[in-house]
Amino acid sequence: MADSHAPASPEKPGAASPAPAVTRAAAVLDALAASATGRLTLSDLSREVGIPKSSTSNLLLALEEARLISRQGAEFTLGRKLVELGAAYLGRMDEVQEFYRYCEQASVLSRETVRIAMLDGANVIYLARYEGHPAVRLTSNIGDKMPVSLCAVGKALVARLNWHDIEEMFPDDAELPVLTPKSLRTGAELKAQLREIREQGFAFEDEESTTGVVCLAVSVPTRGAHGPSLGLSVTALEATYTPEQGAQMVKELQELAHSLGNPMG
Amino acid sequence: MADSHAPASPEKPGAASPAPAVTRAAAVLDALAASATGRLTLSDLSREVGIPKSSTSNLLLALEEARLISRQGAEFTLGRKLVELGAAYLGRMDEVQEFYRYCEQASVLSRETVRIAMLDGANVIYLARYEGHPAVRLTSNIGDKMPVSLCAVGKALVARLNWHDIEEMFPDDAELPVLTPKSLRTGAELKAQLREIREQGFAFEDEESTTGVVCLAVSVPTRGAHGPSLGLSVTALEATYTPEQGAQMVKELQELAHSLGNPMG
DNA sequence: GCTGATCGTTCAGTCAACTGAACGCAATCC
DNA sequence: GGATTGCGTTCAGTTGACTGAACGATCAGC
Repeated sequence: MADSHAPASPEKPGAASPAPAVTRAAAVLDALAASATGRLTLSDLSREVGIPKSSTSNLLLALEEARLISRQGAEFTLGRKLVELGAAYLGRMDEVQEFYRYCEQASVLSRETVRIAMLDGANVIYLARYEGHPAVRLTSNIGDKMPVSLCAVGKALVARLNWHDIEEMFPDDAELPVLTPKSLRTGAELKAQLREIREQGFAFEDEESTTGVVCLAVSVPTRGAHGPSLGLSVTALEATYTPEQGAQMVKELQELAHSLGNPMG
Repeated sequence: MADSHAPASPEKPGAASPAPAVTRAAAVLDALAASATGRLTLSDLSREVGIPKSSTSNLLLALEEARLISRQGAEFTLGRKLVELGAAYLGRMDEVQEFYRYCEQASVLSRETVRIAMLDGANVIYLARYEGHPAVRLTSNIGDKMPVSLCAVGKALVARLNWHDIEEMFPDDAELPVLTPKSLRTGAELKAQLREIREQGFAFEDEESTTGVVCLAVSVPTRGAHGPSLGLSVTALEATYTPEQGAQMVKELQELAHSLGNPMG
């Protein structure tokens, strides 16, 4: 390491990729997605990803031809093709379609803000959102990620994992990300809640990500052997939330979850 | 599908890509997105994209490591990373955020189904959708594509192009895709409408994509020199549509378009 | 207007990725 | 049951992609 300031660990040291150009191209896309403005120059990307400029230039040319990125003057941004591909992914998930259909005709959920999310490591990714409650407008969009410890649906999904994996992901003294005064702070706190969630069959969030907002969530039994873990959540305003309401919402969430887990209903 | 899968010429004959592995990887993603079920085996992909199996195998390994695809047994599907990247693209578009904000507080549009779309060759891609009208549920989702001749927003966007380019894209005898009895059939028909749209400043669709549904649309003046062409549309049921309603909707659409085209309003 | 730095592109040499045939394996057909 | 078809993987040879330094272009500073 002659270079003192290694910007990150962009290269894979041990494992050689079977198609390095593809791995590098993916790193370029990640760098663009992670950057603050979403606009980077060739030199920026070359530095960020840690590959020579000339190689980066070739990658960018190929990515641009594939519409995966777009060049505007000297700056590169993510390309619109990514929207199409992401949409193709979501469109293929029957669960998302079924989710919309169910929410529309449910008695309570049809008037609430409901979301379906997927577990991705220590985060959840929101896949779709049904907005039946005009007063509850979420700041998070489809595709956004959220640490599992900060949302009901994250806790519901993690509670389904093997306890051994949970212990590994969240040691007792693990420091968790904090968004509000009520956010959980340590792995021990989280695991105490996970035990509760396992017993009662649903998860809750009491202003842990946003003050004034509460959530309820359940996990969907995995359809088939493969496939990602899905979860469902309802968001409500703390000011108007009542336990009776909550009980009914959980009931409908569980019904939807069961229907999603056992297709061809 | 604009391109019926031609098994013969999947390769770029004349132009050699500066990073063929990336171009090929993109072709693999396209093939997965275009396939009926979204699930293809290595051999399927090898045949579809027209590259040797061993090479395809390496590509798939790299793509899987990057989470751009996912393997389930012997079948490959698009990966969840694509949802993140697509979301990152949309999240960077200030126009989408502003679109939501405006729709929520508009007097008429807040109770309608509104969409924002972008021109992509001879198609439009839907970027976001605001659902203020419970009775109007669209079958098309975010990221879906639609031929420009079949929707109001497509016609609004094409009407903005140079007439020379329009003539090239749509010769008089060009055959247009047809979805309903009212769909436009020829380039001549389309261009007649485009002239009308240029004069009145907004576009319309009279059951050309879906029977019983009408649309109004305007284009957004391009922000800055670069950047994609954006368009806005409102969808209404033909049965309840009135011209007075339409006039008000067009007014608000144009207001939003103006605001999107001139930021920091 | 000149200097300096930074940016993106070009080019030839070298190394590594791609090819294609052969392999093991599983499911299918007769 | 045996044969056959199709799948995905392996491996060595060869072609083609990647590197890195030098080039011209652009912009900021004095």
